[in-house]
Amino acid sequence: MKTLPGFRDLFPEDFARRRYLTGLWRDTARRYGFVEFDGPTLESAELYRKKNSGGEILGQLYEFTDKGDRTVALRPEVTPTLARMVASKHRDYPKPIRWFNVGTCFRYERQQRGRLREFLQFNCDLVGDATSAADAEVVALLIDLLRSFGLGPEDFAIRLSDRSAWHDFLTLHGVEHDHAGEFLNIVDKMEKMPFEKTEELLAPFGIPQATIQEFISTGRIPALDPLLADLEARGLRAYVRPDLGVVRGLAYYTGVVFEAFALQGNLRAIAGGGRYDRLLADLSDGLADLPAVGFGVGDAVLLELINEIPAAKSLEASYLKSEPPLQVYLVIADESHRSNALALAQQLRVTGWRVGFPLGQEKVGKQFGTAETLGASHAVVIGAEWPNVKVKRLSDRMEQELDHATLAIWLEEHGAAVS
RNA sequence: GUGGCUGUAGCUCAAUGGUAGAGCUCCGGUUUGUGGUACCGGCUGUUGCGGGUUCGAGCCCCGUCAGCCACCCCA
Repeated sequence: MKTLPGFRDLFPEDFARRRYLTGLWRDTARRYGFVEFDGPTLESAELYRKKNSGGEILGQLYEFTDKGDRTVALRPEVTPTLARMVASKHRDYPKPIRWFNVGTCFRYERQQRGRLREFLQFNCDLVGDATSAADAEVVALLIDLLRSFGLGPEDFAIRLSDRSAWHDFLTLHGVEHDHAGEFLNIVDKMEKMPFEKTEELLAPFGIPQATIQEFISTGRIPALDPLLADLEARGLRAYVRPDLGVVRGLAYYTGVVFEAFALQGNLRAIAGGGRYDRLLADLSDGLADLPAVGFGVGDAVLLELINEIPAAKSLEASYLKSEPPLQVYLVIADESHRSNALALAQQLRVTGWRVGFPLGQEKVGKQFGTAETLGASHAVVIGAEWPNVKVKRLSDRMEQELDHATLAIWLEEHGAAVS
């Protein structure tokens, strides 16, 4: 039996990496004053079908009928859930609301490197502030997040755009905004599609492709100026690049949209997000009309990226080394002292040390090897010297004999943490 | 959903159509209270699965499933 395609088993070494990821996700979000929330993994499929909430994602929905005849879906993203939760209870929270989530999402699509059917996503959303100051806060958070993994300006960049610029463009050319989504979809794919094909698709809009290309190539997005000034003040300007070509697939974005992408290799977008000022109103039938901006990062792409960037890889490695399975290993040199070893192990464990010892009689040499393998920084030999024991620092083989009763204090002072 | 490439031991990979191998990992040992190196030994396969061609298929053909890559799109 294997896992289903696009799903994965997380062995302890995989889970350690996940802990590293989620730890930094949470730390960064908290530094920006965000608090963690979560919602159901399974939702009514209707949540994703409601006007404006879907886009291309609908075709990737894990959707089925449950035993109560309800049409349900595994969440492909958490933004709709967030929107519903905020809309239903936002009066209980001061604005703006800063919430983040670390949760599993599902999308039924062809598996590929950095793209799975079940993945962990980090989501940050700021609700209740429509200014570019809020946009900047979220973009800055994303930049700091990627930096915390050891990634620098040579490794990634944030492409910034603004859908309002396109809306103005459409107004100028007399196109109704009802068709904006359709139009932006064409723009999104323009650079990859044959010229003639694009012309054909654009025909109903009456806008020549050349006009669009000219608009993009000006590179001017006045709506982004306050955001760029804000990031400049934070010293983060170097990470962002205005680019009208970024449109994003999700239908509910209304203003600024952005995506983080790797500058080397051919990884896809690392993270993506934007402003969705109408989603809450749409999902709550107007009960909560709150502007919002947010982004999502997937674990799969990030893990691949870390593997490719040496600085990021070594940062991860030092974390993993700091989290060994064991800190202290009790070497039972004389079986007649096993009960003393058990008492000592218990005492150390209660005070918080990660302690191991052989479950059966084993040669001393092998026990040291086990201590080594499991990452313990110290071995404690329990045998003929009792009530004294020998503490040995494995890194430099320094050994010291002391009364077992003082061992916990000794470890506290000398630190069993890795060197 | 479309196209291309690949599928052999837990992992990485060998094997002119002729009896399936190596390295690593893992386990045990190198005479019994001190260490990831060294040496010795041991375990594991219906060659992804199902058909077909052939005296004979890991190898050739078809199908299927899975993985990788490129589209599509996205985290």
